[in-house]
Parts: sequence; structure tokens; C-alpha cells
Amino acid sequence: MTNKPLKRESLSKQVSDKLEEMIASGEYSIGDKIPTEPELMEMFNVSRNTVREAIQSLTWTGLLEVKQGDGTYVSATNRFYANMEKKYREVSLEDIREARNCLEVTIAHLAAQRRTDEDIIYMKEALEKRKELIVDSKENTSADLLFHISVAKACHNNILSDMYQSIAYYLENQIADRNENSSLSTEEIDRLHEILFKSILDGKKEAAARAVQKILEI
Amino acid sequence: MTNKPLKRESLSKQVSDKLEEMIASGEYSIGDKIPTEPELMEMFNVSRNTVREAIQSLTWTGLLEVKQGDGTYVSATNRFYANMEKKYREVSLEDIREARNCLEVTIAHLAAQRRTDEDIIYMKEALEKRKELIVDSKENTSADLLFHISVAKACHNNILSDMYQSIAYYLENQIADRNENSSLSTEEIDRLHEILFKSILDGKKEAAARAVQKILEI
DNA sequence: TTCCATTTGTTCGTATGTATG
DNA sequence: CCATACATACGAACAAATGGA
Repeated sequence: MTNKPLKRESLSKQVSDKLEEMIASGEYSIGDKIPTEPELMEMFNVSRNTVREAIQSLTWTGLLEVKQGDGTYVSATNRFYANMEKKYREVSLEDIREARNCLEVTIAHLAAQRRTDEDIIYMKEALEKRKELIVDSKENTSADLLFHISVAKACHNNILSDMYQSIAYYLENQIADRNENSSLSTEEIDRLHEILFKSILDGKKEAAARAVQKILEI
Repeated sequence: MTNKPLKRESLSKQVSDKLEEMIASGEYSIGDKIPTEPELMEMFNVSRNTVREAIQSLTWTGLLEVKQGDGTYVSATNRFYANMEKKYREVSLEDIREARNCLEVTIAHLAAQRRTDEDIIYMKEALEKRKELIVDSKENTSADLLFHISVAKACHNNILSDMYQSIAYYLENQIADRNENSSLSTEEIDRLHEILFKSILDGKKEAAARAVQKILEI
């Protein structure tokens, strides 16, 4: 008998998945030009049609933007809020701050109630990486953001975590700016993040919400 | 100068347009099987790839559904009707409720501070339409939603209002359900909406936020 | 400015795999 | 089992747009 284990995955799907993964992982960021079709043909060892089909599918979901005679560019990192990311390239810092505030308090509240052991591992990892890096470095900003995203995932509400991720791209600038110009010392900022983590770990939702608010006030 | 009149239309686009037109005109109705790919090849005098590309594009817009080994069927007659359901298929009602709650309180808060006279006009219009329609009707649900969307616009934060709109589609069911099964009377629900409107009109942000919370508890 | 190499866009042909009735 | 119909993949050729020399 021909017991098919699972659905067979088409080559083009494999290629588009791989590309999407590379985009999500940050290997290609928004605005970056991805390799040309001939290069992708060689990378994945498939025909041009297959490459093009994969690109097309990512174009339709809004992750890529193709310019004839020029190349293919990353236009968003998250398929869900792809349209939004494109739209908000020129949005005001204040709008972002407000949206972040709105989402993050609720997220912290929920995360404290729902975090799994796995969530905790990711959060702890990001937190430690954050602490050991030099402040003001680009890596520190990324690690900071990664911690907040891990919190968002721990809230186990796909809409909220996706919404948070959709604005995460814009938070990097804000975080970098904040880390440089804050009136608080590095130790105090570290401490606030520790408190947030502990509150979520212990399931103290009100404390978690308060901790987030303090972080947002930095 | 090389004044290009318009973009040249690809063959596959021409075919898909033609097919869409035939569907819209009723030549093929919902559930009908359209001609096979070889038949379409002959009808439009194009290659199979071109036919397939046209069909694929209509599949993505939701007008057609393809069944391997069987045929291609009309699944909708209007491209706007077909789109949205797929994305949030894995989202629970509770997720939507939480996201709505999260956004709407902040929105009300901001709207009270920033509403313009124009915003007020739209909100008032939606509110009156809402009141005069029979409860439980589809129109009432739409008017209800329209009022909340007009509030979202009045917050003058594009990110928040767009996020709200992005889940609005799913709120219709929630609102309809709520209007049917609420413990509150129609008059009480109307009153809560009036209070929200008045609070925003008067710029009372805390009152507006409280009013929204009560509406969300219905 | 023109010209050219690069890059994507469109279309065709063909072969083979898979699902349905 | 088989004919039919769709799915996937490869190769090839030419068109069109772009950016830089």
C-alpha cells in the first residue's frame, strides 16, 4: 500500500516557506533586496518558474514587492499585518507610542495569567541576553525588543501578539532613543524588566501591568 | 516623448477578467462547474499555463474553487464577499473580545481628547441610525459597528483605528449575538451608547473609557 | 542623451504526478 | 483498472522596465 505520510509539499511552497522564514528571522529586513531569480534558482536548485511562483505567493501575502527591471524587495515581515507595515512607514512616533502602550499593558496582564513554562524559557533567555549586552548597542536594542515580543507571545492571543509584532519594527528606533536619553540608569531599567519578568513568572497580573507601564514611561 | 497610453494587459489577466465578467453576469452561477482547462485553452486560444494562471488568480480572490481530478467550480460571484474569512480562521471569539477590549478603551480615551466637529457629525449620524433601526436586524448590527468605527476614527491615531477596523469584520457576529442574548434591555444599551457619545463630545476621557467598558460588558 | 547589461514579465511547449469517478 | 482533469515542474524564448555607463 502507498501510505502517504503527510501532504506532499510542492517545491514552490518549500521555497516560499524558506524565504518567509528568512524574512521573519531578520536575514532580510524591510527594504532589502532579495537575491535575483537566477540566484534563487541556484540557491534552491529549482527552475525559474518555481522560484517565480514562490515569489508571487509572497507578493500576494504582502511580504515582497517586485519591481520589474530592478529586483524584489521585502515590504513586510509579518504576513498578517503586511498591509499595515507598508502603510505605517511614515507614521508618527506618538501614534506608535500610544499603540504600543495600548497593546502592551493588556498583553502583560494576559501573559501573567497564561504564560507556559516554554514562554518563560524564551523570556528568560531574551532577558539575559539583553542584560549582558552593552547598552546603546544595536544588539541590545534587538534583544530588548525580542524580550517584549516574547512577552507578547506569552499572552496567547494571536490577534494581540500579531498586532504587537506588526508595530515592533517601529519600536526599535523608539527603544534605541530611549536607552540613550533616559533619565534612568541602566541598572534601573534592567530592574524594571526584571520586575516585569518576575511578575509574569509568578502570575501577578496587576504587578505585570504596572511594571510595563513603568517601562513605557522611561 | 514616449507617452505610454496605459499598461499593457497580460493574456492571463485578460482571461481572468473575461471569466470574472462571465461569473458576474450570471453565465456561471455559484456551484457551477466551469469549462475544463483544455476547453478554456481553445475558447481563449491561449496555452494551458495562461489558463491556469487566470484560474489561480480567481481562486485567490475567492471566486473559484478548484478540485483536482474533478473540475473548477464557482464559489462566489463577488470578489469582495469572498476574501476575509480565511485569515482569522484560527482565532477564537475570546481572542477577538480581548483584542477589542484592549483597543476600544484606549480609543475612547483618545477620542474624547481629539474628536473634531466632523467626527462628531459622523458619530451622531451613526448613533441615530442605530437607534431607529429594529434591534436584531442585520442593519442594526451594521449601524452599531459603524458607530464604533466612527469613534475609532475620532481617536486620530491611524494605527489604532486601522487595527480596530482590521478586526471589525469579526465583531459583527459578536455584536449580533450580544444584541440577542443580552441581559440588558434595548433602552439600556441605547443609553450606554448615548453616554459614550456624550462623553466624547464633552471631552470627558475617563467617562468615555468607563462607558466603553460597560458596553463591552453587555 | 543614448546604449546596454541586468532583472523581471509573459507565454509557450512538454513531461510526469495525483485525484476523481 | 482506466479515462479524465487538475497539479507540479522544467526548459526556452522573447518582451519590457530599470539603472548605470
